[in-house]
Amino acid sequence: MSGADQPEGTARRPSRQRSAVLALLDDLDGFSSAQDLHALLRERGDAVGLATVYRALQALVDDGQVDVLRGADGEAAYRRCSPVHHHHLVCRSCGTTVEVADPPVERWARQIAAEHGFADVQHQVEVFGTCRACTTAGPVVS
Amino acid sequence: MSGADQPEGTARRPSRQRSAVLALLDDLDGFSSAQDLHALLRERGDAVGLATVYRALQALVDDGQVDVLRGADGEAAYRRCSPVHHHHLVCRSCGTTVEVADPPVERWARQIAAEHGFADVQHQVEVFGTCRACTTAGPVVS
DNA sequence: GTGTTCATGAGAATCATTCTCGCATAGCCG
DNA sequence: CGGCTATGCGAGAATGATTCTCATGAACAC
Ligand SMILES: [Mn+2]
Ligand SMILES: [Mn+2]
Ligand SMILES: [Zn+2]
Ligand SMILES: [Zn+2]
Repeated sequence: MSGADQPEGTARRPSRQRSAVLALLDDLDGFSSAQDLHALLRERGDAVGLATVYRALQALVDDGQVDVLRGADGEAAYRRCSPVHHHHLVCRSCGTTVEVADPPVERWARQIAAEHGFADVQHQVEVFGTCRACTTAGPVVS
Repeated sequence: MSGADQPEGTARRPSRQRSAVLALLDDLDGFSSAQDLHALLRERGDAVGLATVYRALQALVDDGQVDVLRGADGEAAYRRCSPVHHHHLVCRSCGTTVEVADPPVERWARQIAAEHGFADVQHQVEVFGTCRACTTAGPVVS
């Protein structure tokens, strides 16, 4: 219901590159930009072309194995995530992310849409804050 | 709590350009990109430089008179909106927007954040769907 | 094996947004 | 009313993430 998935009857051909991107995301905790992932892969040794990193990420997002978030600066950030619908609680300071289930919001979104006659509903919910660790460590000096 | 506001003791000098941008947004219904707004102003006769459109929009967002949304393509979309906290119900097909109040989500976000020890919470909620008019008119042919 | 199809990668192209910098203008003071 | 200065403006250049192009290589079907 989100991505364009893969056209019926076609298979996605496996590749070292796509596996490498997914494996890297498995080792990472927070969200990372495509550019960062590309740089990390290069450091790691198994290099992947930048264009391919983008293609792999798009494929993974379409397959629901990775989800994407748009930062305030418009740069896309990717993160490996569980395939069931959920939302994120993100630390504004260190990027730590918690996946949260959301029955109430789910219900609320459906209801508000129905009240206004909207069909085929999707919603996008992200909660930002400062995690306990960062709060303790003290605010960033500017 | 969102924008960087205006540094204490400084005043924002009024200008024809900023007024024009705001006035245009008043006449529009859905969300519009900076580029679109720039083109519309040009057609309208009272032209404004593109860079200035961006500056004006930033200022208006900081002042809370306009809010901004990032589309899936990363392009920022702006819309005049009421100054009280609210969320949007957006038609995926025609762009029509409804502002919705959200006591339940508000509570839910605060609670979920508290449960995980997050402080200084913000949230970002958008609901997308197909409005009644567009559902009736039939889906877009692709 | 052999021909077909899909994936890759280097670099060019796109394109929204931001920056630069010379100029216009508003607000201020005497 | 003239100067003085901080601020806004605009045209074009610069930036930078993402996408496109196209030639090459790997996977698949038979
Ligand atoms: Mn997730
Ligand atoms: Mn609004
Ligand atoms: Zn943190
Ligand atoms: Zn509609």
